[in-house]
Amino acid sequence: MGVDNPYTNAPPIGANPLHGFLPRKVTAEQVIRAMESDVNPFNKQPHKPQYKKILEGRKKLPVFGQMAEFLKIFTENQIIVMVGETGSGKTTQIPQFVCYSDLPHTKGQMVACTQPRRVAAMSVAKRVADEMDVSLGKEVGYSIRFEDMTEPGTTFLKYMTDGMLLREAMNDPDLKRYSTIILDEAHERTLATDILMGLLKDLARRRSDLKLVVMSATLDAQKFQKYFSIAGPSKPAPLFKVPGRTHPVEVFYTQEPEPDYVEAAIRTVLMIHRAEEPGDILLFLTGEEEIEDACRKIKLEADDLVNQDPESVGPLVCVPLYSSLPPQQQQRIFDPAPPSRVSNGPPGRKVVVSTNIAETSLTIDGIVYVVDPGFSKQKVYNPRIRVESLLVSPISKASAQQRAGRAGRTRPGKCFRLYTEKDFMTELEEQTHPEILRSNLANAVLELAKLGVKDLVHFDYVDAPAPETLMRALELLNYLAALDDEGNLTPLGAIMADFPLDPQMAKMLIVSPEFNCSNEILTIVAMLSVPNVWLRPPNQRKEADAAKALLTIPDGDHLTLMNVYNSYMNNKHDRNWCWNNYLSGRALQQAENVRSQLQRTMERYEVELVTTQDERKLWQSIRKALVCGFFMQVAHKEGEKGGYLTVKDNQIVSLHPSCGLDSSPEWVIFNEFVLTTKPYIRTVTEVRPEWLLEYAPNYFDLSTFPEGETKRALQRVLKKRSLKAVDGNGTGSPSNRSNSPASSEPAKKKSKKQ
DNA sequence: GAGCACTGC
Repeated sequence: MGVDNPYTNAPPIGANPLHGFLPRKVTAEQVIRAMESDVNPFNKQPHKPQYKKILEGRKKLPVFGQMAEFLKIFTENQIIVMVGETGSGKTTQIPQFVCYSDLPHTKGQMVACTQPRRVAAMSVAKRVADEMDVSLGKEVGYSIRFEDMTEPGTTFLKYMTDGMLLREAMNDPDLKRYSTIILDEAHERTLATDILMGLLKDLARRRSDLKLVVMSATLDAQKFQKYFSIAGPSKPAPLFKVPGRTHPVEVFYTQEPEPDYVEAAIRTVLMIHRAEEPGDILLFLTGEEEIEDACRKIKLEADDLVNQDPESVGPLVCVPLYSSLPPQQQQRIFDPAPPSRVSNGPPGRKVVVSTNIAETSLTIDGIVYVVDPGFSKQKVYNPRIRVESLLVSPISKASAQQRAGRAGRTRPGKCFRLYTEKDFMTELEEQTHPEILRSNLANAVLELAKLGVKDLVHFDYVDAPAPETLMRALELLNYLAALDDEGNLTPLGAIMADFPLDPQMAKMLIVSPEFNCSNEILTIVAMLSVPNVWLRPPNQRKEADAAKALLTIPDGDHLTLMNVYNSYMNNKHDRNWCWNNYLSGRALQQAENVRSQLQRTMERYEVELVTTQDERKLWQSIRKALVCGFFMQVAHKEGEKGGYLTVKDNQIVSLHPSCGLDSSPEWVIFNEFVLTTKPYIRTVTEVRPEWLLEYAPNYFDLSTFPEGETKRALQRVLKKRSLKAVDGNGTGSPSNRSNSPASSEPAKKKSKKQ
C-alpha cells in the first residue's frame, strides 16, 4: 500500500484477483471479475491500457458467452470433447479459461495446447500473450522444433506442435509437467495427434489428476466422444459445442459431371469474373504444374475479355499459391485486387489458384467465391511394395465444406462445386482418411516402442492401421536391429528413436563413426531431411542443369548432396551464391539447422564426429555407411537398357532423370521410390554387392530370396568371396565390428581421425 | 527425361 502507481484506479499492489479461487471449481463470475480487475492476476502487474480494449473484443466471441457452461463441464469431467466452428474463438479462449480454472501456476504445472502446424503455435501464442497482457515467452509461450519460447517456472500456458508433445512424451511418459492437455484441430487427424490420442487416453486412466480437452472443428465429435468414454462404454465423453461466426455461403453444383476439371475450373472462374459482383476468387487445384498452367490460361483469356469489352469487364490478376513457392511470392495472395482501368469502369478482381494449403494453413481475407473441382493430391501407402506416393483423389465431404467456408470469411459468398450434388452425396467419403491409414509407419512404430507401448498391433488406435502396414514397419525395425525378434525395443532402437529422422537414417548416422565418416553422414542426413535444394525455373532450365552439373559427384547423389552443402558453407560470404547456382537458400539454411540439432543429439549419446582425410577413401566409407541404413532399398540392373529391379520386392524401376550418375552401375541404393509417370528411384548411389552381404547379412540371407537374376548375381559374389576368403577391399573395414551391423551398437569407442 | 499435396520431430 502507498506505493506510487502510474495507473489511477489501480488496486493496491499485492491484491490478488484470484483470491478465493478453488482449483477446478472456479465459476464464470469469478473469472470475469478477475479478468476485469485492474491488476493482472498472473503477474500482479497493473494492466496496460489496451488490455481492456482487447477484452471487450474477446467478449464478443461466441465461445465467451458459454464460459459458464464450459467451466461447469471442466469441473465435472476429466475428458471433454469440444466442437467449435471457424470463428468461435476456441483456440485462443479455451486454453485461457482452463488456466483460470486449473491454476497451473499454483502447482508448478502447465496447460499445453497442441497445434498441427508451427506457424499456428507461434501466432496463437503471440495473440494469447497479448490478450493476457503478458510477454510472449514468459507466462504464455510456445515450443516448436528449433525454438523453445518458454521460461521454466514461469510459463504456465504453452502452445506447441503435436509432434513436439509426442517428443516430450518419449522422455517423460507421464507428462507430469502438464495439468491439462488440449489437443486442438483433432479433426485434422495428423499422425502425431492420432498417436497422442491413444497415449493420452491411456495416461488419463493412470493419472486421474490429468484433464484432457479434445477440440475439433467438424462434426466427427461423436467418434471422439465414444473413443474417450473412459468412464465406461455407456458413458461417452461430454460434448461442449460452440457455434461459429461466419457468413452464409451459397453452394452451386454442376448438372453433369465435368470430364476435364481444369478446363471446367478455368471456364467457371471467367464466368464469375464476367457475371458476378465484385469479390475475389479462390480456385483449388492439385499441384504446382497444374496451378501455373491454369494461371497462364486464365490470364490470357481474361485479357482477351477485357480487350473485347473494357466497359463491362474489369482487370483480373491471377496469383498462384503452393508451399514450394518462395515466401515473397506467397505474400502476393494478400495484395489487393487491381483497380479499375477506366474511371467508373468495372473494378478489378483477384484470383488465387491454390493447392490444399489454402484449405487449412493459410487464410485469405476478401475471398467471396470459391471454385472447387473436388480433387486434391493425397498421400497413399502401399505396404506390399513399401511405397508412399501422391495420387490425385476426390476430396471428402468435410474437406468440401471447409473449402466452401473459405468464401464466407468477410461477407456472404458463393461456392461453385464442379461436380453434381448426387456425386457429393453418394460418392464423397465423409472424412478424409486419417494420415495413420495412409502412411509408412516405420517412424511411428519406433516412437510408440520408445513410448513404452508393448503391443503395437493391439494398441488402442482411434483408427487402427492395416496389419500389413504395421508388419512392414516391424520388419524394417527388426532388420535395423531397433527391435529384437520379440518386438522389444533394443538399446540401439532407444537411441535411434531420439533422432528426429527416419529409422534408416538414424541407424546409418549412429554407425557412421565406425566408418570414420560421421561428419559427412551427418551432412547427408540433414540434406535428405529438407525439401529439394535444386531450383529449376521454367525459362532457365539449361542454365540450372549446367549449374547442377558443376556440383555433381558422379559416384552418387548422396555425395553430391554433401558437396552442395559443403560448397554452400564455403561460400557463405557470397550472398548471391545460392541464387547464382540455382539452389534454394531457404532449404540449405534449413539443412544447417537440422544438422546442428542432430549434432547435439549425437553429442548426447557420444556418437563421435569423425572424418577421413583421404577423399577417395572417404567416399567409399560413406557409401558403406549408407548401406548400413538403406540395405532394404537396393536395386539391381537388369539387361542393358538401364532398367532396374528392386531387390526382393522385384519392382521394375528407372533411375530418376535428376540422378547424377555418369553410368548405370550394377548395384545401387536409393533414398526414395517415387511413382509419378512411371516408377522411379531417386537420390541414388552406387554400392558393391560385397558390402550388402557383409553389412546386412540377415536381410541378404539368400535362402530367403526369390529366384531370379538378382539372387544369381549375389550367389556369384558369394562364391567369389569364399574363394578369395573374405574382405578383399582392405581399409575402412573396422575390425571390431560384429559380423552383422544389424546388431551393431552405437560406436562409443575412440576412433582416431585418420 | 521429370517434379514438390501438406505437415511434423
